[in-house]
Amino acid sequence: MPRTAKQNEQIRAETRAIILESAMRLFAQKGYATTTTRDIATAAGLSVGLMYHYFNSKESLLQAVFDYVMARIDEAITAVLQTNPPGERLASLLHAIFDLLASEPEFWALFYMLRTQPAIMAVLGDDFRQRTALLRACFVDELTRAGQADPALEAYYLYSVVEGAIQQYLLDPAHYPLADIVEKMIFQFGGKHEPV
Amino acid sequence: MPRTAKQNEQIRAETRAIILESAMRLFAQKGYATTTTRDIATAAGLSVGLMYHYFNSKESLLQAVFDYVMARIDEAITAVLQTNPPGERLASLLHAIFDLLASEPEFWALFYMLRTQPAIMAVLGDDFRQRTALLRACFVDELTRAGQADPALEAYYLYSVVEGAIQQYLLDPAHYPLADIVEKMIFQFGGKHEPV
Amino acid sequence: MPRTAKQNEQIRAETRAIILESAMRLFAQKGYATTTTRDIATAAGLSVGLMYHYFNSKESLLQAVFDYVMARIDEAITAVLQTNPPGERLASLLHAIFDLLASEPEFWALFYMLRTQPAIMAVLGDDFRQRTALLRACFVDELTRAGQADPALEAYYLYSVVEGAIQQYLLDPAHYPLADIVEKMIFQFGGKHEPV
Amino acid sequence: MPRTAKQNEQIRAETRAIILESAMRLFAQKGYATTTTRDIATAAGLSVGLMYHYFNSKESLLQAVFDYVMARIDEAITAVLQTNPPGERLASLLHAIFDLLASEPEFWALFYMLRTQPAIMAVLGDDFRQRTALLRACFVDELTRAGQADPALEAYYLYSVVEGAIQQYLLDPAHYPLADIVEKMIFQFGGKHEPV
DNA sequence: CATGAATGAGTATTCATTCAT
DNA sequence: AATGAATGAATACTCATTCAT
Repeated sequence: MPRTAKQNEQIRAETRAIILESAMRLFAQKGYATTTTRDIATAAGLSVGLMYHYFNSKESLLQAVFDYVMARIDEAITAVLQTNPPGERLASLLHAIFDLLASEPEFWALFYMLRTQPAIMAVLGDDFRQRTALLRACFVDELTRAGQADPALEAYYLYSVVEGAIQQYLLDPAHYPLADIVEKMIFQFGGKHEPV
Repeated sequence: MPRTAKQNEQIRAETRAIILESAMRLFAQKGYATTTTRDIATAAGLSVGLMYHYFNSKESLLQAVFDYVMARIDEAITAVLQTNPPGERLASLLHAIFDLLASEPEFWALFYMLRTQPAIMAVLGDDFRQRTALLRACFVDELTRAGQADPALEAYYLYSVVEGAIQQYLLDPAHYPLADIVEKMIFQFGGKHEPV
Repeated sequence: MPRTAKQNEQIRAETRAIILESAMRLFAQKGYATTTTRDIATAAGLSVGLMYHYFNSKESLLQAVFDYVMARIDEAITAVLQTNPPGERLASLLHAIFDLLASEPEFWALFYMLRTQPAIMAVLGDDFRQRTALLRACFVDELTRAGQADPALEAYYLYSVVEGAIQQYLLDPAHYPLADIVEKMIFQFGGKHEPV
Repeated sequence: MPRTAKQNEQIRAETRAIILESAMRLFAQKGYATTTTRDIATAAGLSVGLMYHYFNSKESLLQAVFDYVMARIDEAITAVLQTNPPGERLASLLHAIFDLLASEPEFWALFYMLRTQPAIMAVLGDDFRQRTALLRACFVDELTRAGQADPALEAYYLYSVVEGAIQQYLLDPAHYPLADIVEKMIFQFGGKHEPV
């Protein structure tokens, strides 16, 4: 009995997800260059050939992983945007970002790993700049509503703190005082809404 | 008649420097994994064999490049420490860091490229953490003298801003308002001298 | 539809045998160091990559060739032990050894080629000593039953003649009077059973 | 003050000897293929360039080492021939051979190492066969005088025992009963003096 | 005579990708 | 859809040999 179209669809989606997850995990753990396609197939529990049915090159797998990671991050941000009214989103945004960092550091590790690789940035550079601009735009909006004098500059500054904090945390998760830093960030940029 | 020991020394030092410079440039431009040893030799204008006369593996070349980059950064920092008395170093330190960023972005590009590669961090991780700790200790010292309530935390925060700013600048040097950000940093952390 | 496990097994066994045979032939003809992995792949009629699918290094291929050669020799000896009762095996053993020498000199050429290479003996030395001891033990047994006064010493002596004869034959197969030498050996050590 | 021609000659001869000795030692220890020219120069305590003043290729060095080893063996044999009258040389010859084996096993190790290497035999094969023939001729002569029925065959046989004994000894010097084997050889082939 | 810097062809090995089944 | 055998170009590294000094 052949599978129905729907079952096939289901299987495809699941297999695809397994491959992506494995690739993501491995890229984050060992780096893109040092991870072989065979590693990924093995980790995903299927044959090399089959993997190529789903992704027709290592590079397209990288693209997909990138999209996957980005979607995960977007999801966290979008959730905040949908549940908080403009003007009251800053703290939640930051918490969303850093909660994801604490719970799934791979996402951000991968994000920065990709972003600092020239070979990869040649392919994904514009995507990265676009994403960054988007999140910063949210910051600008919030900071404007908060009545900051130069919200564009403040947004750049805030974004820098965020990035720096993420990287510092990834470098040494055991010692970096992440929670305190996040509190300080919120106090500095969204301070008036939640007076201590 | 063979060359004198001094002549040999001279040749060795020069050739070594050329190789190092080429490797650094290429690693920063194309990434470690995508740069071949042949690329480096060609860029340095000499044979593969000779390169191995100076560095006995690609990895040891990486180490040397790392040391080279670090020495360059250290140099900039040490100069500040030597010309400014404790308590008045913060602004100069930050200027030194960001001047180097503006004049020789490769140094920092390489720094972060290496730091986000798991395969590389496996080798250089401890070095990185140590370096970071050192610079942060300078910050702590300055912030203590500036009378900050929680200098350790502030130092972590400042360090994060610095790192974030560097990376943002590298991502999009044309648009990132580096000078303004640095001013803001100095104002925020070295602010006692210029009270609001 | 993928091949069945059995089909794969079949393919693997055949390809493995072809590689082994080619490697053995080439090692015997040109020596281990002077035979390149490419030579072997070419001789076997397949790609370098595939060869590494079967043997993960030149050294492991060497090991396999060694085992292959040894198995061939063991086989000849075991056949004798199984078809002849203790006490009447000496002549047959010697004939088995020297028949193999005459029909497939590569086996013994390889055997001695490996045994005289320090680099190789570092890896296979113990195996060699063990094998030698085993065959000599057979000799001791036979010589004991033949009533020799000092069978251990005689076995050493006999073993030396055997080895020397093999090497002399390999040095100059056209002139070495192999058959006569073997007869003489048998006469000297197993003489009483087959009086001339 | 330039050196005199004689002094130069002296230096040349000494340096040459040092190189040869080092090469011989290394070839015997590590094998020809695995010994680099640099290894030899280093062991001899001089520069690569200088070594090439004395021997213009690795292969010619091999030839020289071969000649050196052979000369050493010849020397031992010639000494016997000169001090013993025909007909009484067998025991002394054998003792000379095996004394050299015990005192300087490298000579024989090298001898057999070279002889079993196809790549090397392609160059030195004829030399080897010639040498062998020469020593065997001595045996034939002695055996003839000793009244052996088939001295040619006996010589082949004896030569085989000798070779086999050398190799067995080299394989496991700690256990091989060399002295007893030699005694047995002499008894078997030089037996006329001690009639059975 | 003496040095060691310099060359570059050659070697083992890896790995993304294809394809017959 | 699924397998893993098969390919071969690419890569790090070695080493005999040359040569300017």
